[in-house]
Amino acid sequence: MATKITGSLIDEQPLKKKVKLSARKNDEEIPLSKLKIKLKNKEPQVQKIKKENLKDERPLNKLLQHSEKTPDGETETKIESNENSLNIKSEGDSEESYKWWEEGIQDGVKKWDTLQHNGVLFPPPYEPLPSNVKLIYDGVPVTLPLDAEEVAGFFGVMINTDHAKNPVFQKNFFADFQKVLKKSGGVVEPKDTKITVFKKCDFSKIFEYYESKREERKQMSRADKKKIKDEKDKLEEPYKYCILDGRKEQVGNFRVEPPSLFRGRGQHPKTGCLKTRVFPEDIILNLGPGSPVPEPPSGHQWGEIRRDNTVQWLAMWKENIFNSVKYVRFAANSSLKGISDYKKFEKARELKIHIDAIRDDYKKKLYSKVMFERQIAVATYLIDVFALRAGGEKGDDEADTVGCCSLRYEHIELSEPNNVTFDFLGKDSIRYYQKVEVDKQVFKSLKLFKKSPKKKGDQLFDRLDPSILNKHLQGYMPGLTAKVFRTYNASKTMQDQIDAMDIKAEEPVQEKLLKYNAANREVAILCNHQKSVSKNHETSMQKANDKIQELLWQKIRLKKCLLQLKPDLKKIDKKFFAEIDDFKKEKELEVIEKIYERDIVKYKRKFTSENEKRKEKSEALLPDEDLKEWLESAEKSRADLIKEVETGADFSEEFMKKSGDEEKIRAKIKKFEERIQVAFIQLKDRDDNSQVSLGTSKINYIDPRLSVMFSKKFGVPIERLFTKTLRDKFTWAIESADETWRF
DNA sequence: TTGGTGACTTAGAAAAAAACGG
DNA sequence: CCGTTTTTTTCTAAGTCACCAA
Repeated sequence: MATKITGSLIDEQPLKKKVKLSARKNDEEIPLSKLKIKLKNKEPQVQKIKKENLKDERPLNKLLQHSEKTPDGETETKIESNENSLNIKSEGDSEESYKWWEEGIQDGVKKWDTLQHNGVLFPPPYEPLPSNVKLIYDGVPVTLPLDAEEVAGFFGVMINTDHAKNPVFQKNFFADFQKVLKKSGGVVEPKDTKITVFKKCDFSKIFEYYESKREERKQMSRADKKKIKDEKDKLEEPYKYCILDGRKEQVGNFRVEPPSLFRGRGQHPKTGCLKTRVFPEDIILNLGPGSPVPEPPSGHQWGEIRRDNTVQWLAMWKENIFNSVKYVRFAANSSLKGISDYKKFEKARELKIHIDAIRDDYKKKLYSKVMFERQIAVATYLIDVFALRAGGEKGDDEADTVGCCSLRYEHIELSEPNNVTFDFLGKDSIRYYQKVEVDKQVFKSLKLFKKSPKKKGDQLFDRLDPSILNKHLQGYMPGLTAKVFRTYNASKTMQDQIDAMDIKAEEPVQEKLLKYNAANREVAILCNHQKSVSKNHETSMQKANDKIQELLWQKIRLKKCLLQLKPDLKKIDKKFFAEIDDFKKEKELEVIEKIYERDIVKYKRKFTSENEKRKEKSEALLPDEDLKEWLESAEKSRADLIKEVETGADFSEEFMKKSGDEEKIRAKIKKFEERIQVAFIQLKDRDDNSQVSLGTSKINYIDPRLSVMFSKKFGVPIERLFTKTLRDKFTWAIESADETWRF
């Protein structure tokens, strides 16, 4: 039996040759990749590094030199194969048979054999302000020690932002600024100045300086910009890649975070605190066994060299504000990330098998007399139905946000018979505000959880926390946690949406795409993924709407034109011409005004920009008469149009000639109709999307194989669904799913 | 049983790049 | 071609969850 395969058998058979796409039915044999995981679980926590696993010890740059640019610009690495290496593809290894994403990675066990990289890229050192740019304190320009000046600069550069207007931000910044100032010896000049009152600080000179620098950069020529970009790329090059188990893989955030003022989300108690500069001494590098240690920046030492192959980070340091760990990790397109991603979605698919039983069970337990059980049941219900997060406990030094387990009395409002209004701040202080109907028994239970003596500020689920809840969920299915429900329900929603789609092959891709986005949007709404509306959303909507009105008007005009040509048509096809009367005179005039306004702006802009160009080349400027002439022509066409409207359809001979015969006009009308239709749908799509962020669910929740399936089923190029980065991240999905794939 | 911490995924804002339109 | 708008990528904050020690 397949289940009796022993460890030694697995060792004899290279993993890559054997794996099959795992089928999910009970009667199927367990794929080797799964067995491998079981085996790994029994292995010691940190594997002893076998001598033969010690790989190429040449410095990384030597190894990377083997990289060559192929004609299409893609980088390909040629690294000599090593017999002991499990992961290098060897000759004759057919593409299909090696599905690396099915390999097992587990916490606490070996994740790789060898790893080489060049360490991390540090941000450039602080560039002092010119001597004439100073913080002004109490009306007096002060010279600060460089360390303090840098911090003042962090604030100065952002005084026009909302952050800088936030009193908490100001307070935290100022406290840290004072600390740095004190530590670095106080104000240099005038010597005994004490900076004690935030309000007396005037950062405007610093702000202006950085603003001018920014402007300078913007004004740079194309070539200069490119030069700077190239230099930056060259600097980054060595850090972009690492070699993992003999393969060249991309590193994600190889750049150490530069010092800055912490920008917490929402009402964060620590916002504005100084995030201090990270030095090589703060950094722990993680390398493969025997891999050479990258050279630290001159005059410095690495904090520690670790060789831990049970984790997937390349470097880490502790950040000063919360003393939490920051990692340098692999990029999203790396194999390890791909494997985890694949496993995440497979775990969510596994839930499919159990979901009915789980729902039956929690519905039953909604009636439990035991408070603990009742709370578990209700929490599971909320997580399942409304896709709430687990909701761990948070500290006083964090923003007050909640998830399911940490919901408090004030976060839900109940109204008979079974309506619940959720109103709370979730992750990233994004508001979750929903009026919903819930199961009757859930409603009763929630009422019970809010019953006296509970009051504002008290926990709704006083017997729960995420670890208790998750422990309970494991009982349903191994590896089941609260977050699996979010993945499951998101992907399930997408699958259902795709199933319900009515898409015809001949439909334009654009429209298919809109339907995909609509489905995507359903998921995003379920997960409450939001974005702040862009500040010019309103105007851009207005603009798009004006555009549609204009198109509509042009269509009407053509219809009138048609009537002028053949007045008899009106009687024959009343319906076709009915909308002429619907489009009222005032509306026409409005459109004409809009066109006129637009023209005016256009001409004025053209005039000034043309003159600026001429000024630069010291040529003669355009005379004001030119502008006047242009404006007059705009005026004239407006007057003509108004006359046209006032007198009823009475088009000039010229216009009639341009319009052509009946057939031609009808064709034009049809074109306009199409354009109006498309513009209208796109407007609506954009408006619907204005507060909803589709990206997060696409990247993290919707099984990418669903998108691949959609792409193949409806003939929409995958490029239209996934950006380049996303295609790289989801190669595993693109290579494994076809048009029949189901979540 | 709690509390801390380490390692990982998920998140929206902001910056950068690409596409658009006149 | 150039300024503007839209899309994509980068950045790093903010979650989840497992594990460990007391």
